[in-house]
Amino acid sequence: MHKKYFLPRLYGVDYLRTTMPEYREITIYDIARELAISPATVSRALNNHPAVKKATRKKIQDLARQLGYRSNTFASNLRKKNTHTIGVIVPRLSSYFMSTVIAGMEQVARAEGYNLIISQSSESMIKEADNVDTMFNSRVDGLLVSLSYETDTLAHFEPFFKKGIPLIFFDRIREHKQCMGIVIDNQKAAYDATKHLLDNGYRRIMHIGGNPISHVYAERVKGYKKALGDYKIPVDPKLVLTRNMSEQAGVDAAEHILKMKPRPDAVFSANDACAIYCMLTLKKAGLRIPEDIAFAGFNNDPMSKVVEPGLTTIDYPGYAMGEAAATQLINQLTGISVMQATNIIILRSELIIRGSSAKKKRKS
Amino acid sequence: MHKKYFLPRLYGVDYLRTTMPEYREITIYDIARELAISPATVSRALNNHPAVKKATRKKIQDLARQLGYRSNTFASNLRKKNTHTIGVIVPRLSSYFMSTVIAGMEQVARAEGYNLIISQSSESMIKEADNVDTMFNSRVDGLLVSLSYETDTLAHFEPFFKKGIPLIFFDRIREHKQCMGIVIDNQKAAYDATKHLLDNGYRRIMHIGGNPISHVYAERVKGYKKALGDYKIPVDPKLVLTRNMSEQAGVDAAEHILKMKPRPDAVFSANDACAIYCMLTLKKAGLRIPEDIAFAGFNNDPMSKVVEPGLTTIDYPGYAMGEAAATQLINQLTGISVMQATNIIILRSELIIRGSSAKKKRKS
DNA sequence: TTTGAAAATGCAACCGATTGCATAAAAAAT
DNA sequence: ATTTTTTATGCAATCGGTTGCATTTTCAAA
Repeated sequence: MHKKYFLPRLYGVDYLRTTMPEYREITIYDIARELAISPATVSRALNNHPAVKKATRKKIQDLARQLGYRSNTFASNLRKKNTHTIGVIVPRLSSYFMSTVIAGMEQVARAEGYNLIISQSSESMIKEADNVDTMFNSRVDGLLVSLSYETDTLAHFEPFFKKGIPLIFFDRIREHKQCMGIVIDNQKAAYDATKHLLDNGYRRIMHIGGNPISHVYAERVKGYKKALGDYKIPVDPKLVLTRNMSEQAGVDAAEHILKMKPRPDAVFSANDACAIYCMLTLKKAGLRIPEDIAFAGFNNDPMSKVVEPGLTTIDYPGYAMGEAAATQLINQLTGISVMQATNIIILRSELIIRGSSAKKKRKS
Repeated sequence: MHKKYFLPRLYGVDYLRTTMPEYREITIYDIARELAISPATVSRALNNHPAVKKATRKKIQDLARQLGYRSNTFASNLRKKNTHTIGVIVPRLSSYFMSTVIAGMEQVARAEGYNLIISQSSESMIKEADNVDTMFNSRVDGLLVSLSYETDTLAHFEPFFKKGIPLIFFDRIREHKQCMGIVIDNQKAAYDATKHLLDNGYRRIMHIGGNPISHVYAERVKGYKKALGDYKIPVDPKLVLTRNMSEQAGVDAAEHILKMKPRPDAVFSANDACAIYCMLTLKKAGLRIPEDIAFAGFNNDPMSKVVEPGLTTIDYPGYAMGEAAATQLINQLTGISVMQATNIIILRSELIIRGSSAKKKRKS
């Protein structure tokens, strides 16, 4: 649509392409000619079709190997109408968690002969919709999506639903009858983290969470509240902050905490970055961790292991999530598994206890 | 090559594909029929070919839009023999730096209408070769590569060189007459970091570096040595460690340091992870940073900002590197820039000074 | 040896866009 | 009004596999 033409007089001349010393690709026709058989048989042999005699098949495959034959994906896709390509849309590529997820997907996809096309929404719904569009146009066989922060509708995925192209959400999911979701049990994880703080003697626990239109954050608040409930502690709205979970948000939260009259004695943050920056800011202000205020985060980011004290957090199985998502999608594509009615896969997460939440000393 | 067949009696039945409520794609033929013109003209109009009358073109494009026409990439690629796809091979996706690089590439590629296919070599040359192969078979238009730790030959890239498919190395590069490399000036950056330590009064500076068959690490040692040279300090081989730069390597290095009789008074590590784990281990052993031993790292990993004290390091422009690599490649593909003889692009990096290298107090 | 079913192979029509060349239409020159 | 040039369009071949159906080959049963 937006090609440039600066052709002087002749049309068809391909000025833009560097001409190379003609390097003809081997096609099935070459093999067919060589063996004096039909291209159809060659095609079938190369695809291990059972209707080809073993001997013929071997002869063909051997020659193919010898000649360095490479199947032309385009011809094949054109005819078969599938691409062996999986689209991945994530809010942001440059995070430890996300890159781990993608590493897992890549692993599985490659092993199964699929390619990954990756794009990022930069947490913008507009961009997300744009990416979805591109993926649709690229005719991906399936889509793996972690929703942007802003996304509050799935309308832009309609083309996929309509066409029945498999779509799987992971991590930042939204429920939809036509697609599977892969998550950890955020509620339980948050519950565990909160309960751990409670068990260790903390009572005024603040929660810093993200926008609850996101499933992930909504569940985490729930878990937090549930744990408090189990301890018969009423939820104090002043102790529940909703922020964008950035580093800056952590700093801001710290400043907010410093101004509170009865300060919380612990903070459970819905991610590590926010927890860490909050913690460090408070530390700088003279508070001791965990004596004055304990901390728990979420994600097990590499950072959480190197701050002092180490941050208690939830280990979030990124690699496994990527593997699971890709595996499920490929199973759907190959018909091994068909979509069930409600289909959410929950991965095991784990509470990692570090110094930031050590048992509270007496008092309280 | 490895498809499964469990067909009972009939061959051609497509058991594997979920049948959907027939959703015919619009093709140029549909448009042509509708407007009673030839498909050739439609094709040209959609590509903004100048030989189509403005009015006709508009009519065609409008109808295309209205019908929701989507160009079939496979047909197009099959005919045109190019894919608008860029292959990316990296040692490891799950690092902050690498994901940042890829974010940069993705940005540029998408804007220019290219797709990215990404794969990881897991630092293994075998896997790298395997990935190169897959990329070749996928007929990527070009390749962006950061070499694995093990890679000591470029033989597996031969098919690309032979066929004249543009190949650009970034970060972990090796020189080759046929391809461009994009790096930071590792030597200068290392020089700057070392000089900074020297300027601040440190004299027995240890260097922890990676395998010097890698350009990156070789340059960093050079910079380190050069800075010492400028200060007329002889290089003490006992102070130059070669490790695999993992977290564990940092811990090991720390244990090594603790056993040394005249201990170094500063460490310049070729990456942050190693520096940080070394630093923390020493800290645990009772050494004070930077009073007893100062530190400088390399990469400006998010971790370096949250350890205490903050780690002095080199800011490594991942995003910019990704953008640059993708831009260069696309320019080569579109013929805007042709490969020069020797072509290395050097990106600006920056020394970030934090607490781990504060000026040495008197003495020495 | 004949016959019939099963197993292999071939034929030819796709898939949808691109493009060299020929031709038709429009504009300019004579 | 006629010829020449320029500009638009169409024709038809091509890209390389895939696959329904027809045809041939093989091989065991009669």
